[in-house]
Amino acid sequence: MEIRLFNSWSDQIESFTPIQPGQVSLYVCGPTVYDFVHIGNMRPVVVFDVLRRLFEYLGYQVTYVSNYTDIDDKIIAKAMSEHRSEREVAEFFITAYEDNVNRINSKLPTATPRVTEFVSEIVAYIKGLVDKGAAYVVDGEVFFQVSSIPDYGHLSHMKTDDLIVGARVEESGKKKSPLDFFLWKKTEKGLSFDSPWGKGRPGWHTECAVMIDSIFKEKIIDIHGGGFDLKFPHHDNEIAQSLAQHGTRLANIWMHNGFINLNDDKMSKSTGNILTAKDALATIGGPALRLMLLSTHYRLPVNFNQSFLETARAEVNKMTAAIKQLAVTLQLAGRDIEGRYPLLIDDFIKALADDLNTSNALTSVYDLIKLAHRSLRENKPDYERMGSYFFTLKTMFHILGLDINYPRLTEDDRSLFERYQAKKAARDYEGSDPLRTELIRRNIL
RNA sequence: GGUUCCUUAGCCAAGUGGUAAGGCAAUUGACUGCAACUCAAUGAUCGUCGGUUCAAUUCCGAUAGGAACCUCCA
Repeated sequence: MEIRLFNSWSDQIESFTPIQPGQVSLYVCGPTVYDFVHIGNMRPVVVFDVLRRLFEYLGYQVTYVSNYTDIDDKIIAKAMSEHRSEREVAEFFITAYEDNVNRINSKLPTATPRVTEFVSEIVAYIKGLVDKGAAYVVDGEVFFQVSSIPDYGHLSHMKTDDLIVGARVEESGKKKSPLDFFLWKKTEKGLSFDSPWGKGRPGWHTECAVMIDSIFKEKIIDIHGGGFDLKFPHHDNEIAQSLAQHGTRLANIWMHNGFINLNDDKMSKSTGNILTAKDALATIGGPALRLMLLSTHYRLPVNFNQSFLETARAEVNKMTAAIKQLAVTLQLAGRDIEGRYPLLIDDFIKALADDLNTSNALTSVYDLIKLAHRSLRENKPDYERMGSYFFTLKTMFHILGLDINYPRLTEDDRSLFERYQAKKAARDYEGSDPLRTELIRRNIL
């Protein structure tokens, strides 16, 4: 199966070829853990999880790394204002974040390294950049010299001359150029680490480059992902460091997810137009929230509003009802629902393999649900076919990460259902209605 | 100023150089003891104006409106 992915590096859809056959190395920039994340942070969590599940379904072994930035100015500020250690602050918000990841039914990455665990590797990496003449030390701080990279800004189509003209950054007197960025920052308060340049902490742009360098064997990985906003400067800066260090662009494929807007506006803390992931999960629920994120192509912005939310809920109900009815019908007919049946999943996989076209993949889901309902209404049901619909649907939900369950009937459930049907057939509605209520309570009907 | 992106029925949304998938909502019908679920049917000259073409929603140009990045914001 050919997998095609849009590569921000080339601005084209490319056929994916792994560096190591049968394996995929994937890195996605993770959160800075100084506060509760908002729903926007859930988009990469869902998008790259689906990508990983697709690869795994197709038999690839996926190494998926996503970092936690557990030391930076905001964390230090938070720690000081709350009289806690930076470590406690980070720990608290990592736990909260992973709870969100679980509730939206994404798998945790195969590794979630923290910056504070990689300080010695970061120091060694920075030393290497200084030795190679790509970085310079000024007064206990180390800066990356952007001008040492001829093609700097390739990913974001930024030209250094334009950047300098439009730079809104106030020039730091220490930097040779306003575009140069911190690799090592001197800190006077809060948690700091020893280095050859004095006490300080790593710069944000350098941590991702170092983790990829340390964790993966190759000097270039298959896929690097993150939000659109990270393209510049963050990803271009990662690339610049890797070019200086190893002469590689860090990742073959660069993927960027679009943003989530709220009621047609960008989410922003200052205007209060914000929805935290934990609140969204509590009120909307994991499956509906995940479905909202999957109903639009990952590169386009998605706008959250009330009617969209209600649509997602209705669709989740529809999916739930379909798989439940299939499961119950099959079990009452004595079929094994945990077994394997033929899959009718080609169109679905093809859609996902086409740059993760989840909209079209969902269309395959709806098509199958329609077929399933038709088969449920037949007078002489073909249970083999029904089992195939069930198994396919279950597999699709698994790949999309939609946590939609179906009942496993106990003997008691079965007998209850049979009594209900018997009374109903005998038109004893007074007798059957309480049984129906109980079946509904048990989530069987 | 520089760089990207978006505009398809009330809402969400796919797609292609040859006259527009799917879902939600709505209306009608079917099924039904009632309800839920379900099934069937019904809706769009694809922002506007030009150009290329036998043919454009799809390519090119312009224009209107909207958005993002250039600020350690996914």
